[in-house]
Amino acid sequence: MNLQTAILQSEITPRGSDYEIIRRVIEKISLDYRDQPSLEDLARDVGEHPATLQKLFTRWAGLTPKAFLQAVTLDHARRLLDDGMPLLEAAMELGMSGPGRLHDLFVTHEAISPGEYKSRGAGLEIRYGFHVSPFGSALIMATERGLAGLAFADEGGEAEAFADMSRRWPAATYVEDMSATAPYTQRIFDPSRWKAEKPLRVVLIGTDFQVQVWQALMKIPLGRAKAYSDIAREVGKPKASRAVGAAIGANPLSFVVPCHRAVGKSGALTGYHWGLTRKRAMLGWEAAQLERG
DNA sequence: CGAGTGAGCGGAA
DNA sequence: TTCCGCTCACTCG
Repeated sequence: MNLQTAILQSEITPRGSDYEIIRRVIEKISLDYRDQPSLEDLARDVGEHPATLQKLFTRWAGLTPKAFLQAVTLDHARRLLDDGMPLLEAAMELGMSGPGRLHDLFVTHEAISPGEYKSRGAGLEIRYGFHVSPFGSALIMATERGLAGLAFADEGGEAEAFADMSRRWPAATYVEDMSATAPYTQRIFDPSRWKAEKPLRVVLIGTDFQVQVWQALMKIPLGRAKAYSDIAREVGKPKASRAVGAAIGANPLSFVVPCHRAVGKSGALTGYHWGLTRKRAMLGWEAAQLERG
């Protein structure tokens, strides 16, 4: 393949394949982030040309690989936590949430009624579809009242992701309907479409405690993080940090309810239902959204 | 630092 | 009731 073909090919590569390489880069970085690998090192390790990698990062997140490297280290996660700036101020500074808003995706939500919850989704019709996203294949689930589920799958993991999600509401009816779910994808993964005037409608299906925890997550601004123990304190159960972790793990709306912004007290990324690598990718991607303003 | 441990709490079976 | 978890603080080496 000559140079021109190579360039052409990288330009027409759909965004969906970007994440596969990003994933490999992040995995590599997680292994030896201590010695700050150069772009050249990383490119060699994942079998790509440095220029290709450079281009890919720009397209994926709008930032340089160097900035991205910094964004996925432990050090950075720690900084998200403890620069002491009150969250509300931080949010204002980003030109985002005032007190009346839930979070930067401009979500309005309603919790589902106890009856509906206990019936495990009986009578609920859920439309679903898989779509390309910056974090791999995204499974979107929606009821007529709004977005109800968002999950991720690595290549070939679609069936597993669907099983995982449909287990949560076993009695619901599932209808594959990509035309119904596609608009959600566009909206969710494009920050320029996060507009207060047209809030994303979301249904939160969970227990009181879980919904409280998820609401606390939605108050964390883009590009920042909170410790599980801080969230525990915030919902009035200061000793329940582990229960908070469990509730966060049960969040059916990955990314929209930003469970990736919860980290351990030390700044370490302790866990993520859809894979730690994906959590790192999300934090790195968010850091990039901030940097390009 | 790194590994091990027990308290602590909510949810599901 | 029993068991499990996206925790934490504390203990040793």
